[in-house]
Amino acid sequence: MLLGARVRTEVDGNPTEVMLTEVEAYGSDDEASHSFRGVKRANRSMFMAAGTLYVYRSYGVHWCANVVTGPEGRGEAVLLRAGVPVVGEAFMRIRRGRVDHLCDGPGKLCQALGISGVHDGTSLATGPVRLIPGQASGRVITTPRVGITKATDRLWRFVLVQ
DNA sequence: CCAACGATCGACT
DNA sequence: GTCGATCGTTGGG
Repeated sequence: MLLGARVRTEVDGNPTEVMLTEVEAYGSDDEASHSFRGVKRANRSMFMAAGTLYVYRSYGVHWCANVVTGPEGRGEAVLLRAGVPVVGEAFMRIRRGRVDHLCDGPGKLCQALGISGVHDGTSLATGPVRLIPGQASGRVITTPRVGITKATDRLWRFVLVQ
């Protein structure tokens, strides 16, 4: 379970860390998934082994980060949609250029943590972006995924409340 | 080569 | 709450 886990980065020597509060799953036989039409240049790391970081550019401008969850060649990942600051909130404010709404969206979360395309394909266990297991306190609710037009019937968005 | 499409964000009413 | 900007990636000709 990724909800309640933490993502820690140290970009430009600045440690920042968030606790995950919102994620979305994307499967291999899933029309809404980037992996649905096979391996492309931009999505190749989504087909790597579980524990790999998959970073893609969204709407030409934002970065979004996923945790690869499937075995090599499968193309399954979980999109990190939102979190709350745990470490380095001051760095997040500088990177975001504002004091609020630091990581309450997939693009914002990447900007706050300093995650970009250079981190695509790196290991979440040994790379510059680390995933630290943690416990979720509170309840988890399940909803349709956001911002997609296909396979909207799949309740693969998970949100931590309270 | 060219056109269309987003797993979004921020400004605005 | 609504709406437009924005540009890399993809797929077709």
